[in-house]
Amino acid sequence: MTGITIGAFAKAVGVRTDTIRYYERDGLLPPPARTAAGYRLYDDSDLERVRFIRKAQGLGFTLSEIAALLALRASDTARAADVLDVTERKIAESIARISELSRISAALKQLAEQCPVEAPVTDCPILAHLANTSTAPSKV
Amino acid sequence: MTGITIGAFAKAVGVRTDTIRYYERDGLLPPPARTAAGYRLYDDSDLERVRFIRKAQGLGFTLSEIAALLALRASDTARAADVLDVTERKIAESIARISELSRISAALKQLAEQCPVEAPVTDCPILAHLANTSTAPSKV
DNA sequence: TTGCGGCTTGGACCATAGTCCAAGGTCAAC
DNA sequence: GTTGACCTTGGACTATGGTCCAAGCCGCAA
Repeated sequence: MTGITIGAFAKAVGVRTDTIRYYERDGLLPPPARTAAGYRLYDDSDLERVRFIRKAQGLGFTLSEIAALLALRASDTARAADVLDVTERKIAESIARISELSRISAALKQLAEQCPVEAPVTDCPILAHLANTSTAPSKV
Repeated sequence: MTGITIGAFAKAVGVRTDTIRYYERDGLLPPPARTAAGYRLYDDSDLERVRFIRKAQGLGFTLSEIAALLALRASDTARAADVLDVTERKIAESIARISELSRISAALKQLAEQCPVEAPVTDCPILAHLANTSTAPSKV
């Protein structure tokens, strides 16, 4: 019976034990081996798997996208193009979000510049802008 | 007893009736007048208020930030600088998020370019990168 | 053998911004 | 006088990624 229990494992990958159990519930980690007493036992492949997950999160993938990537990796019929699809969707998503945020920060900066700091709020161009009937709201 | 009931009101501002009730529960809208039968009645000031909310959402503010903005607007001691503070925090947040997303999309693009489309997944540089022990994960 | 830390489970809870539902009251039209 | 559209309430549910909790084992050391 080799492997380490959940506390040491979680520490090794830098997450909480709850997170490990959560990944298991969520299907991201396979049901681990158990000791006679029922303690979960993790090995190097689990270690690698959690590191994969954290790294993918760092690249903006959601857990369900990561599950898809892990499934592709495990498949013997999948092609690199399948992974590329997932990646390109994420790229497109990031770019769309960047342009949305650029629009927002540009608009806010413009309003912020006009703001007469010492004036009472009634003179605030930011509030005036928000109160203005023009300019469309957006589906956020 | 003037005013319109929730259905017409919601339609006028382009949201669902549930959303209007939700805003009320959340403190964004004041408890409205009621008909004898208990129906909510909305007037022009409510209309303006919901439009303010939707517009602020379009600028990336969360509902609790919007509640703060509305409180500032209603205050007779607040200064324009107070609104500016909220705005500048949002700008900083947007910029931080943009740079995070730029990092992500740049990394993904670089990986995507190296991807040999017809190869089996075992040759996929994207998966190889994620499986690689180097490169730090990030707290997302 | 007692104590302490670590492990087990199921389930509740966090924030965000709603959405949906059931059971029942209201109102205008036909 | 009944149909159908609208309104009321409280509460549950959605997705996301965990976090926390209670009650109860397990294992090792003093």
